[in-house]
Amino acid sequence: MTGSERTCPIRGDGGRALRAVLDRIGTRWTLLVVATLDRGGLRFGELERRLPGISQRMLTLTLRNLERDGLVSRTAHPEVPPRVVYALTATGRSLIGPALALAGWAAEHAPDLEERRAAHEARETAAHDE
Amino acid sequence: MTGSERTCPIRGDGGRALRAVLDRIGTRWTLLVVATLDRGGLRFGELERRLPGISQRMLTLTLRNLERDGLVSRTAHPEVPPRVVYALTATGRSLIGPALALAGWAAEHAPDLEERRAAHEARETAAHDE
DNA sequence: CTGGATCCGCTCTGATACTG
DNA sequence: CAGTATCAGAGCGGATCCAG
Repeated sequence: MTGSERTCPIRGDGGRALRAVLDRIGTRWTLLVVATLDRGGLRFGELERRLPGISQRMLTLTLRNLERDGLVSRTAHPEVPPRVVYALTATGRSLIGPALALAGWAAEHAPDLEERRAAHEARETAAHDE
Repeated sequence: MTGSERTCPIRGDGGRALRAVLDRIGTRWTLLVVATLDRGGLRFGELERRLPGISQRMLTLTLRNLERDGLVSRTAHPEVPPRVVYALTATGRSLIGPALALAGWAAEHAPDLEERRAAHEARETAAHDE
């Protein structure tokens, strides 16, 4: 739109913008949380149940980071017992597209990667044993 | 292709495939290296010069991982001094598409994220000072 | 020129226990 | 129910020196 799109978005600014994003979505749970919230807002406990293996600590930290970056909104209802609902913001939803592209690639090539990696390690082990 | 794409690729298998990929491209230099190799094979020194700030160690490790996963090919010419050329494989090139999608999102929203984060931190600091 | 080896610090992550 | 606090472990990433 600005007419200056000829630089690669990946290397554009030396990768700083991309780095900033990867530092967030690169963490173990971020994308899973975002994907889980895709269908609508959820409570803390709901999220915890839908993310097998996550600890309260990591769920809290992940949500805090997402909230800080404006990808997730937090709504606390002043009741007892407390009820807090997390939901994606417009920005948060906009991340799902690119994330899906990456996830698609992952689903398609993950078996390949593991295969190659296994083969590679086997080769190295053999070379070592010999 | 297979007709069984109704599960979300992100949460599909609990995120294992996606995790496997993020564990690789989530590292600081992987995507930068891939992007730098996009226009053709390069020598080790070339890559080092085109990736300001990377250390020899991390360049070596990154290339080794990419090679192990079959995303990058390594061609050593038995000369003196040594000459080693790294290039993207077909699989490696196929990663550029999704990566570009993510980078595009990053370029578009990174300023937003930093802004929000700054605002958030300012708010917290103020609350602390008071 | 291309890398291997080592030391070191930082952050991510998880388990556990405690609070409003 | 929804977090916070603390402790400990593991891995990434960087700087530096050395070798083929």
